[in-house]
Amino acid sequence: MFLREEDLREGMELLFFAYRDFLEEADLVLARHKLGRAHHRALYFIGQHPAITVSGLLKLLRITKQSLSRVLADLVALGMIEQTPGLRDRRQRHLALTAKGIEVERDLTAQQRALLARAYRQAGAEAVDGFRKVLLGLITEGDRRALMARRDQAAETGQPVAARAGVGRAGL
Amino acid sequence: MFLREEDLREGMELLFFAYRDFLEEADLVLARHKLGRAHHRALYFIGQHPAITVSGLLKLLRITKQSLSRVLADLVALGMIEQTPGLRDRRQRHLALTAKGIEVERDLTAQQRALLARAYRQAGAEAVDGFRKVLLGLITEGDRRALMARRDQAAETGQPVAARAGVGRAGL
DNA sequence: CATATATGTCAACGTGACTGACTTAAAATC
DNA sequence: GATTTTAAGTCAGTCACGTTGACATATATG
Repeated sequence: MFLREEDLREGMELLFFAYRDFLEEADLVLARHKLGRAHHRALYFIGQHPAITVSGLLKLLRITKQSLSRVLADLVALGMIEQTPGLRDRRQRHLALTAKGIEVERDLTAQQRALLARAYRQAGAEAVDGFRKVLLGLITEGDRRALMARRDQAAETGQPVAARAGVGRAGL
Repeated sequence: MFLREEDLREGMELLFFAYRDFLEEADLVLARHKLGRAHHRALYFIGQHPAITVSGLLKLLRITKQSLSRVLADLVALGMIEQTPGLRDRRQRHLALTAKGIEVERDLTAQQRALLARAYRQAGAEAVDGFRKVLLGLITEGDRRALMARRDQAAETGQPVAARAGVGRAGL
């Protein structure tokens, strides 16, 4: 396989611009809700991993607990997430979206999902497969497990994770 | 084409994790050089667009001139970039990497290029094509032109842009 | 000559990350 | 049962990097 530096730099720029334009979709909605990107990330992952613990979320986001605690405090104050003590281990706080949290989360990703769906359709199923393969190759071992958790969870019940989480239902 | 919400969310997470892990490669080097991500971006794009003007760079980066000016001041002070007044329009400042700038830029992207090259090889040529197609579909009109400029420039001379810019030469 | 443009600068501010130190409650281990 | 580890939270200070707004200067353009 022929890999000129030029080709690699093109790939880097594709990632840069695509990621930026992808985030921009959500930024507009975030501004409406007076939330920041950090809130979006927290809402998203709590939605995808209902009953996740604080430390679990910390591992996904790879930020410090001091950073996360401010975000969670905001979201609790806004009535978007709920914390329930663990039954087995009462030190843990299990996080979940409230009805309002689910609504805001869907609102935040709606445009992003539409954009990605359009890109997927334009590119075709084979291209999507390549897209996934390359990105997966960029992801480090630790994060790859986070993604696999999604898939395993979906496999367990035969249901999409999102649907089980109460964030999905609509099916695009 | 079958697009479940679950599939779209997987794509979003792939982007999130891949982009984060990809940046992490450069962050380690940035820390060694005591530079931030903003410096990296400036060095990169100046390297790819030699003699770019300040306003040209502003359009690529989509930040304010106040933000950029601090970064450029740092890079000038560190001897990594040079500013030369425009000949045709003497208000303009054309930016270019110095020898030191080229060296640092190569150092910053070396690991990233290696990682992307590995991902490309593992995934195969067809997958790379799909990767490019999907990302291009995520990119907005304005940014798409920035990317096309790369390609057109390369086509003009039959040489990779990077090589003409003095940043490329090595070929992967 | 008047106006628009390219660049730079001063000041203030916001977000979201960081380190470091310390607390509390509960679980786990010796 | 006492000790240690773990999960979570808090207080305080800092930093990188983006923002808005106001203004200054040189040069180009009508």
